[in-house]
Amino acid sequence: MAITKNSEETKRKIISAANALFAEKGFEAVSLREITALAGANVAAVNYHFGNKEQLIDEVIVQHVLPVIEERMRLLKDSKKSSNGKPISIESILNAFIRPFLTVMNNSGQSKALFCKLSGRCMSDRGGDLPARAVKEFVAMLKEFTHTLQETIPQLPAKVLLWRLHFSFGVVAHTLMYEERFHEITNGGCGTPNLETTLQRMIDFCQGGLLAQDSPVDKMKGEVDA
Amino acid sequence: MAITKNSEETKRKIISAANALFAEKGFEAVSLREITALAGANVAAVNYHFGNKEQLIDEVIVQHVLPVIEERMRLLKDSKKSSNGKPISIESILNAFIRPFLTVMNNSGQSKALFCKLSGRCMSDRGGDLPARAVKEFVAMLKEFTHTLQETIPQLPAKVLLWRLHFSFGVVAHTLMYEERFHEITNGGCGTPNLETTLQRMIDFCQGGLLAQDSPVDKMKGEVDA
DNA sequence: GCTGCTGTAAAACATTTGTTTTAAATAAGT
DNA sequence: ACTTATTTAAAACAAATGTTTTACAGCAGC
Repeated sequence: MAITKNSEETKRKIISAANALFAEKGFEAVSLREITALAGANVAAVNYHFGNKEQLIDEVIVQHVLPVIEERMRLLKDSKKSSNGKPISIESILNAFIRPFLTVMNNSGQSKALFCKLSGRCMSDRGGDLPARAVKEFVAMLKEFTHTLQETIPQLPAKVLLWRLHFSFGVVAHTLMYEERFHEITNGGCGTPNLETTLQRMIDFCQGGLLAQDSPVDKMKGEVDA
Repeated sequence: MAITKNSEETKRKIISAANALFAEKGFEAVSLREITALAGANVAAVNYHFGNKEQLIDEVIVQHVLPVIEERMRLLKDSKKSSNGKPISIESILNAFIRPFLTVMNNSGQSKALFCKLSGRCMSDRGGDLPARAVKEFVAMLKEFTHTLQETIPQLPAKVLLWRLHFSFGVVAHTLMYEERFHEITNGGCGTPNLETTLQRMIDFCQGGLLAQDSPVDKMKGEVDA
C-alpha cells in the first residue's frame, strides 16, 4: 500500500526546488545540477522522474498555472450563481480574474515573492508558450471570461473587448513580475502596499480601462481590422 | 582620415545581428557564435570590440532604449509648449508615452515585429534591469511623466498615480511582446489591426485606467501604505 | 624597410550544459 | 530466501558555451 521508497517524495523535492530557482532566475538560466543540489537529489533523478529538463519545466508550469485557472473559473461561476441570470459587474469579473493569484499563492506554501515571479515567468519566458496540457484550459478560461464580459459590456465591439482583456493581462503580469524593480526605480515612492491593496488598484485600473470610451480610428490611416 | 579597416563596420554588423537574434530568442539564449556567424565575423570580434557578451547586451539595450526615451521627452515637451502653461490632456501624455515606440521603430530599419519583441525583452529579460548608462535617463523620464500627470489629475494620490503609470507600462510591454501569441490564442479573433489602431486602443485603455475611481481599501485588512 | 598599431582569423582553453550509462541499493512479490 | 522491479548514486559522454591566446594581415609614420 505504501508508496515505493521515496519516489513521490523525490519528485516533490525536485519540483519544489525547481519552483524556487525558476522563479528567481528563469527557466533556461537554471541548470539541472542547481536544482538537484537544492533538492538533495542526484542529477540523474530529473531525467529518471521527468524525462528531461523540458518536461520538468512543463510540469512546474502546469502545476503552477492550473490551480489559478481553476480558481478563476470557480469564482466566476460563483458570481454568476449569485446574480440570478443578470449580467455580473465588471468588478466581480475582474476580481475573479485577478484574485486567484492571491488565493492560490496563500495556499501554495511558497514565498509570496517567488510565487509572483513564477507567475510572471509562466507568462513571459519561453515566449509565453504554455505546455500543451495547459493550453486547453487556458483557452477555455479566456473564452468564458470574454463571453461573460461581453454580456456586461454589450456595447463594446468584441474585438476591442478582446484587446482590453489582453491589456488587463499585461497589467497583472507586469505587476506580478516587477514589483521589486518598480520599488527600486521609484526609489520607494510607490510605497509598500499589501497585496490586497495592489489587487484593488489593478481592478480599479482595469475596470476604468474596460469601460473607457472606444476611440474611432481614422480609417484613412488604414484600419486592417474588420 | 578614414577609419582603419572595417572596425566600425564590423561593430555595426555585430550589433545588427545581435539585435535580431536577441529579439527572437532572448539575450541569454543566443550564443556569441550565432551572432558572429550571422554578422559574418569571427567569434573573437565580440570580445575585441565590446569586451564580453554582457557589454554587448548592454550596448544593444542602450541603443534600443535611449531613442525611445528621448522621443518621449521630446513629444512631452512639445505638448507642453503648445498648451500655454495649462495642464495637458491625459491623451497627449499617453501619446507621448507610447507613440515613440512606433516612431523609433519606423526609423530603425528593423522589422517591426523584431523591434517590438526587442522592446519587450528590454523590459522583461534580465529582470527588467537596464544598463547603468540608461537608468538615469529612464528615471528622469519617469519623473517627468509622473509630474506632468500629477498636474493633469491632481485629485489622484501620488502613489496611486505611480502605480497606474506602472500598470500602463505593463499594458505596453505585454502588448509589444505577445502580439503573435495573442493572435494564436484567440484563434485570430483579435483581428489584425495596424499599429496605429493598437496604439489608440492602448491609449484609450490606459486613459480609462488612469481616470478610474480610486477605491478606498479596507483599512482593517492592513494597508501598510502611508 | 623597418617598426608599431589596429583589426581579423583560427585554434585552443577551461567550464558548464543536458543526458546516458553503469552499478549499487532498496522495496515488493511469491 | 530468492527474484524482480524500482529507485538512487557515481561516473562518463558529447556538445556547446564564453573567453583567451596566438598568429597573421593591412596600414601608418618615422
